[in-house]
Amino acid sequence: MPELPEVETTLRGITPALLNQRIAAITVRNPALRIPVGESVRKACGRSIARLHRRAKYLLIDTPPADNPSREDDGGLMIHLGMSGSLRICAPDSPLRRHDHVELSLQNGVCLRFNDPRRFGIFTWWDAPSETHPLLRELGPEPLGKAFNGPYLHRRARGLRVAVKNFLMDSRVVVGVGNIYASEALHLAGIHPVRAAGRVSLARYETLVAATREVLQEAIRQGGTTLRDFTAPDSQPGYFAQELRVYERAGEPCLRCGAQVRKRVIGQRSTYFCVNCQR
DNA sequence: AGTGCGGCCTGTCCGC
DNA sequence: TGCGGACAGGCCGCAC
Repeated sequence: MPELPEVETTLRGITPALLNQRIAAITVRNPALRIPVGESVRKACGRSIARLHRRAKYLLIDTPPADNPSREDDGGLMIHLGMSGSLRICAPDSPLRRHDHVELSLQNGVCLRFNDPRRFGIFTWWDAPSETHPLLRELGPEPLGKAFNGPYLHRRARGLRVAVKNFLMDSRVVVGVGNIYASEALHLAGIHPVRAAGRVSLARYETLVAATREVLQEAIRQGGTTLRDFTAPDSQPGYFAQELRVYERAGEPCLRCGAQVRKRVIGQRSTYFCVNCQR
């Protein structure tokens, strides 16, 4: 399901309800996730939530120990929504849903539930600062940060023959760009998704960086993209699907030139593009 | 080292 | 109405 805008929407949705609240209990109803939910998540019990933030598509809930609240990163919960995960804020007595895996009960009575039908998500505890976690250590820059720029992409792409779309979706290169937004950004930038990453000029990488930022920021503004089942923590859908230029629009006219949008599988993922506008 | 692919899961939809 | 197969927004780990 979720790419960066959906994770960001989720973060913004849960933050007001969780910030500075004490965690009273954690209930694991089904530990079967990409990483099995272990007993260690209980370490968060009794601690207060000092900060909620995001790195790539990981949601990080910092719960510093009560005896030393200034050490914000000393332990916290790490959540990844995988393909089908979602978080929702609800009352403790609200009915459980199929595939509710973990539940966080706060002292103020609010409840956070993690639901994930396909179980590709993660809900885990990490003792050390989150950036030292093996899954976060090797990640590339944030797409909305300064380190993601034309010269950087151009340099990283040197000599690579992989399709530029796969390159853009490689989390060691840049994080947060998934299958929807890769197609969208490449269309906006006028770059053919199959073009070898090493054969894209610096100028066009500058354009691609701007396009990626624009697409992601607009999607965040619209509350993410709801194609099938994404909802924010308040159960509201995202509205960016209305703005999609090529994704899932095979056969329909390109909004720029009117040619038919094509669909093609690249790296086992459906890819949408306009052969006329993208070279 | 870069590249491509299988696999993890369930739910939904489509064609027969 | 049932059934098999394809497909779905992520990402790791492995073989070449």
